[in-house]
Amino acid sequence: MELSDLLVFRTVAEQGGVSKAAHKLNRVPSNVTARVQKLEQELGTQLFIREKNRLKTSSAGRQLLGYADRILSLAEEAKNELNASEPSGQLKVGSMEAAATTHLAPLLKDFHHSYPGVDLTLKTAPTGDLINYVIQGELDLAFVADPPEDSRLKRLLAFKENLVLVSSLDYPKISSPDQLNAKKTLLGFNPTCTYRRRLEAWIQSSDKAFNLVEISSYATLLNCAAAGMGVGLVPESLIRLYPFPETLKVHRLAKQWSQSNTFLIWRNGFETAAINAFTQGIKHN
Amino acid sequence: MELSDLLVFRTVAEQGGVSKAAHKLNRVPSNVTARVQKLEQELGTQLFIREKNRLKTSSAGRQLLGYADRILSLAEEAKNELNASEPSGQLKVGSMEAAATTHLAPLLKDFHHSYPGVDLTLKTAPTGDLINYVIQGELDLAFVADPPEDSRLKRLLAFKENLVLVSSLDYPKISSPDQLNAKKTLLGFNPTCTYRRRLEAWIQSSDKAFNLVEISSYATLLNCAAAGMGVGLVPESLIRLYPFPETLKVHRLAKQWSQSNTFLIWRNGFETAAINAFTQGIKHN
DNA sequence: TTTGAATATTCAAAAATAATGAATAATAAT
DNA sequence: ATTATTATTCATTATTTTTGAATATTCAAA
Repeated sequence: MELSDLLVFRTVAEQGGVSKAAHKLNRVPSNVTARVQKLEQELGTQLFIREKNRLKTSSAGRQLLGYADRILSLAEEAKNELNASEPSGQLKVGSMEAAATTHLAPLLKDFHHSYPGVDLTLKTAPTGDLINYVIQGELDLAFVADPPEDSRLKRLLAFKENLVLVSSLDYPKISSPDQLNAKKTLLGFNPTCTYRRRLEAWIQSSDKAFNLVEISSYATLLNCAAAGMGVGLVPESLIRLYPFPETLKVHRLAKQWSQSNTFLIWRNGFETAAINAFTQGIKHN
Repeated sequence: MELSDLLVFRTVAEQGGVSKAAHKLNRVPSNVTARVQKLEQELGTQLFIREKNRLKTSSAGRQLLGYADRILSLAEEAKNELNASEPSGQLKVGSMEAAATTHLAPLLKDFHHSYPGVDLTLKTAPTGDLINYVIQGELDLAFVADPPEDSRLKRLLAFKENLVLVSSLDYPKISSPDQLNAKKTLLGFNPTCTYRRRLEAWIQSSDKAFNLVEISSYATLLNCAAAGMGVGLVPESLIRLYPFPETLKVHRLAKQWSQSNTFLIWRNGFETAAINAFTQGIKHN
């Protein structure tokens, strides 16, 4: 089994036929047939179902196809990386909603300016999901809040956040959970959002009963807080970007609850030039 | 760049020399040299630092080494997985609607429990379509009713069904087609559904004229039968799962019409570990 | 210092492998 | 019915890989 065998196999599977594949590869069809047969013999499996003079990739073929894709793209990556260690290709960045709105724009702008050849994409999701995406390789990098240690990941402190409670102006001063009003309504994000969990942990430190209204964007969350619907926990930096900060009352908490670190994480051992360039950019910030 | 090139390269890097690598690979040293040089030329980099007639892997060499490891182990994994005894990868199962609702849930549950590494998918379709899907390799396995013999397929008896006529409670007793009421309305599934064909064959055994209302789900079909819209032919096992069996009148037919066998079919000669595991599971049921 | 073993490399020849093109048979499209 | 397209087989040619002998350098031991 050689890389060229896999390439021929994949082309046949993708193009759906020997002649189309041969044309694409600038080979003669009989050659393609021979390569596929050699592979099938070597692996001891039928990679294609031959019916009515046509080929359809079999179940085993589909299985191999996944590997062929991965192997060939790794080989391609190796070549690129060796020739020029210039960042190139795709770079998939993930971020929590809050970090994306407050800190990301200038970072992404600078990176794009330095490496216009890199195709940047940004996906926002709650911290828990982001960690999984990075581990599974769906994202190259992610900005997440207070991630647990994980040997599969590398990390770099990106920014420190100060979390504060927000409420409507007429809400009494809050410094501990039992100063919440009778309804005890909390405004929170996704269940796997670190800030929401922090908020829940805070209230549970003295009292177990509360209502939580789940809200899907920070803009809405702040609007709801200002309207007196309840109390939310957000990074202070976010409030500075809110169009109507004068409608919000801000309550500070003890360090234990307010301090949060946003880390940049990536998969250990899978660094590409683009990933390295990006992490370097954060480091010198 | 081929897999064998990477293997030679990696062996040299690991063993720390051409002759040791050659010995390990059962090749002659000049061959190893040639392969490494070919790789270096192709990549345009020095993979080794040559000093005092010795080789030391260079920085670029170390970089490639990481890729070589990953690529080669992926290739190894692919080979193992393809003729592995352990089920893995995707398993696409097809089933008639009726069998899916009545019998499939526990089978799929057990299989997933035994082989959580297999990515199971289920597609429901009428028997005729399922057979084509299996032949063309779009499905690995399918549960179909009374399939015709086909040398391209293997089969295993999965379960025996007793087909019964269903009607509303006020319908007269039926034991032959001429006891149907004046409208002679039949309720049937898809045109390629075996049970519907059986129903059509039954009525045509004594009388050719009838109306057929085509219905797209068994739940609806039973509801329509209970509402007096017409007569349907369904597996008895299905009625047991119907929420309102007391609203239905059941009419038994002669064996010739009532007996139906559901087979598990798969493509002959294209068995994978996952397919074998699934068929074994059915056999011991 | 000399000798001998181990090292990597070069080169021409042999062996193995891959690619081609013509022929064939089956199927699909016109 | 005819034409085009498809996958395959097979003999031939082209290319690549492997070999083995020859060479040169280094290291260690005599």
